[in-house]
Amino acid sequence: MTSSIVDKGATPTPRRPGRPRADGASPTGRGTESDLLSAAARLFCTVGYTATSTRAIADAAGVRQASIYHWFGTKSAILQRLLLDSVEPSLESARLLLARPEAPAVRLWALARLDVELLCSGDLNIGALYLLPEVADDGFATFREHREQLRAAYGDLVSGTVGSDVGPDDATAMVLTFVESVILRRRDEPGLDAARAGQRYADLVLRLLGLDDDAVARAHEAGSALADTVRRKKPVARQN
Amino acid sequence: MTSSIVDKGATPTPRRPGRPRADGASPTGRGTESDLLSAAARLFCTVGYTATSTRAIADAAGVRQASIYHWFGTKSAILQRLLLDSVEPSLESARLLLARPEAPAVRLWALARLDVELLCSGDLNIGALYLLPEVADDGFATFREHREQLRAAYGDLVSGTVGSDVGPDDATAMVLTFVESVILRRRDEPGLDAARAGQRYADLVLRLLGLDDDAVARAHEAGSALADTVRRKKPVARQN
DNA sequence: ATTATCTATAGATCTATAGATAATGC
DNA sequence: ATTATCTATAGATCTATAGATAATGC
Repeated sequence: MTSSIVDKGATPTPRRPGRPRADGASPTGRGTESDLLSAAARLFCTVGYTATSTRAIADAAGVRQASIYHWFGTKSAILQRLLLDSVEPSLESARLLLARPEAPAVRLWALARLDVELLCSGDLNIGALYLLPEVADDGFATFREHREQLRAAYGDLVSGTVGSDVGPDDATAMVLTFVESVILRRRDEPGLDAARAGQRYADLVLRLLGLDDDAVARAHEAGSALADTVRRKKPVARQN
Repeated sequence: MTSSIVDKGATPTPRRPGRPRADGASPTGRGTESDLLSAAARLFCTVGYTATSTRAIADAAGVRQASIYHWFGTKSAILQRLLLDSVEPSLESARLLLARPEAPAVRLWALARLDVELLCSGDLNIGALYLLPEVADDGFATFREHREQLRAAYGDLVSGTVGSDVGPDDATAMVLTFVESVILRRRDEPGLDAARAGQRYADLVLRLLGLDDDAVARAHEAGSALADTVRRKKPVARQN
């Protein structure tokens, strides 16, 4: 009874058997795996993948270097996990939106907004992971396939939005890279407001596609409501 | 007499004294420093800075690892040089354009076009260097200052282009990151045509700022001519 | 017994330096 | 003599593995 009330906040990690840490407790309070993912995400985003040693990750997570290998087979597996965890929510939004009855422009507005918000949320510029040159390696093919699925979803909505005068492939690539460019924006401007940026970028996506101010305003109106609906249908994202 | 005709092509590197290479000749035909810069540029752009060893650079350049240090004091000095060499042409375009009498929208169109063309030219996605996390290090402060000057130039032209209703800082950041997003675009689409992309992005920069189709078309017309003029005033860029 | 940690280390790098060597220039 | 290369290597990493140890669970 009491516990069901107390449990409301962050789930306190159930204490599992095992030798205690040499110094300190879990920085995240969510166990070693979370500690490692958090530490690695921060380091990979700021100093890069190859420049981040397993020792640096372990130090930031409060464990010894070798303890990493109890949770991950290789250093690369950590980045793989971070990449997949970070596209997943975008892909989930995209799937929900593709099944909706609203006009393509409205759904595209909502998708762009949700994506930009995701890229701007949290205290880390998590999208910076996509910019790492190491992500081109074979080991990250699964991540790249997921991003390709996201591109396809954008493609569907973009095709439904623009007239056939614009090449739809060019338009799709343009929209996708424009949305991703918020990663570059956030690097220069760490305080960027997620909600504001989401709305602004979503408007501009439609403007890039040639919609006039009136059409953009209408999609903005309907898209906002749609984005809220979709957000409510999604499980709460885990914080690394 | 004959030599003045023969000399027209790439300048044959004057042979300087020194022990000959163990194997092969200069891959670029422009001497060891060029060989090293070329090799490093390609490797840094594809596999990244930290992931590229000095040995890998030397191998690709056709010299022994230690020979690098005759030309560059440190590995980081190579990246510094590549970064400065690659912003320089953009900065030069910006300076020339700031001194011109044309309307800001026309000059902004021309600047965007020239920048995008630069980022799309050559067989390397040289802009990928800007995305490297290592570039945030102190050692590259000079490069970042140069980029800040470029940002300021965009800021001047953007302020002259948009009405005061849009925040000029936001608009400038938006335009600059949009132009840079062609780096992301080119990663997914290596065959991107430089001239086409330059015109397309320049048009879209103005559309992002809220100009209507007519205004964009006029700036495109005048901006094309201006870009050509500016290009003719610039020294031919060195190929790394 | 099981689990999660630890200590210790092998083996493979990697950057940069020291100093030898093979050319040309004077 | 000067220059540009070479060979050899010091010293500092870095990733991953082997195996010991300190908890809990049964």
